[in-house]
Amino acid sequence: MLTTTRYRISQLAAGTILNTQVKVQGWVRNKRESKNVVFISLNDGSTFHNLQIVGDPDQLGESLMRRINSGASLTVTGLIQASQGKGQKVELAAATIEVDGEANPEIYPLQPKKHSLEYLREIAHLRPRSQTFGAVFRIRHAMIFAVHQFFNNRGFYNIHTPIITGSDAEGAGEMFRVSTLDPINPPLNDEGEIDHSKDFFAKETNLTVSGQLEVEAFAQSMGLVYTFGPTFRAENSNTSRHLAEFWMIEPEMAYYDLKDNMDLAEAFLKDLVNYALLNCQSDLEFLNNRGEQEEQQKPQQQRQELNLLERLKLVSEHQFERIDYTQAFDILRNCKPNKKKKFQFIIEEWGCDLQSEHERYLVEKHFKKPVIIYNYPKKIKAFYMRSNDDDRTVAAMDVLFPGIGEVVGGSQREERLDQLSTRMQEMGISEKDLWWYLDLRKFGSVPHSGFGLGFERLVQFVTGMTNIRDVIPFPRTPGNADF
RNA sequence: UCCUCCUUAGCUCAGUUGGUUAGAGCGGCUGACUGUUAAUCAGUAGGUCCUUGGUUCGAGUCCAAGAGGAGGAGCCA
Repeated sequence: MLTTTRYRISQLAAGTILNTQVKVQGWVRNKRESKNVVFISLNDGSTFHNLQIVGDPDQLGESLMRRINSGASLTVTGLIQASQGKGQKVELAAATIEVDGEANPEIYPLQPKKHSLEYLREIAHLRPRSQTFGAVFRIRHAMIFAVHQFFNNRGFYNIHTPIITGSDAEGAGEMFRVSTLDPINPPLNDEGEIDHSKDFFAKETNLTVSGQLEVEAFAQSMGLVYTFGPTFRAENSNTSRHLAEFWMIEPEMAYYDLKDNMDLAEAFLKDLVNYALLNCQSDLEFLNNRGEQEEQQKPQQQRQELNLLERLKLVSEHQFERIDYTQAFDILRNCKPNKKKKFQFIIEEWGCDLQSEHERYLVEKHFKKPVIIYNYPKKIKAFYMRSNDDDRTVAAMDVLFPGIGEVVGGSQREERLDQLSTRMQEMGISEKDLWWYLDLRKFGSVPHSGFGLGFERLVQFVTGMTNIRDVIPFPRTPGNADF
């Protein structure tokens, strides 16, 4: 039996395949019908572009026509040919149409019109069928692929660090408990506390907040490594850039100092943005136009100076500004908004933490491009960061992007056993629990560095989506774990 | 967790000082139409005004509590 070759719409949209019998399968975006001709916009997710199906209503029959509605799934065969109309290169002259799954137009939640992102969030199982989310998730995939390609090309190994862990990487941050104990009648110890020795792992365990400590063991053996996995934070954060479950990329490099670390972070971010510019053109153009329309709804003051494509090119074509904390502090202390007390937090004393408003000022107003701040005061940073010779700063660095703030946070790690041990005591971190981490400093310790990149924040930047909940398939936030 | 704002038709919203029968656009449905592009034109259906309680002769409108959402802050990635 002769079967027609099945194509994905991405293969046909280019217009190089013509006058060929093809089969396509996908979901109806829209149907436009008149007496003698019907047009169906079909999308199969392979590309932003829809394929225009052209049919003769009489030949297809009234009962079939009734079943073809927005959201229905179709298998269509026919001749692919140059389009008679404008707006698309090719169209498919339908010989046969089969309705695989109907979608009752009276109750199908996605209408052929613009929907708000808030509404689409409520129908997260259907939103990937919309133009915006199709574009976002194709780009998300491209970024995942580009991450692995970048590291593979540079000789890095991908390490899967554990998701269930017994250690708290930074001594801070609320964690999700993992337990199989009876929640109503848990076994108790002599002090009346929950007896975790009876639990599944015979100790208290949580979902990971970072794979860094574990991946350091692999950096100290395989040299160049990275993790790319899910991360969980039980913080009660309700913002457009926090999730309770998100994906993080954490490279860790033996024999890298802080400068090597910054060089890698900058090259990495540029590579990812370039990959998107080269490989996601039609999706980016759509999101760019979408973003510009959104901007026009806003009052002049709140509008962004650059559109999405300009912001991406800004990152890919310009060197990131690099300043140390002390320089950043001086700029901020002497800047107009600080002197006129426009900041909510006035910059006065060296050593204070930089707030969002300060970071935004440096990135968006002062330098107008990505900024890396390094050598932060010791007392505002984590225990594992390497002490500098001045004894008041550590070799930490943050990469700040316009619009989303901190996209990368990293440091050179403290490789000297004595210094690390002292820091842990000062900060009340248990040396007993992290015996193995200290072991890495006892046996063949080497200088090493690494950083963490919040993957969703990167996707936010590349797609221009302003809410992080719109760049992950099914967002988990406080009070929300639907789907 | 804190501050501000919002919740009215399937969706996006309007609704005057508290006053009779709560509106529009889009979407749906019906019909018309010479190839359309979120087609166009005509007609039509569609409401627990977020919930509970209160004030009042009378509440979509005022008050209180709660729920849900958005923006900002903190925590961070």
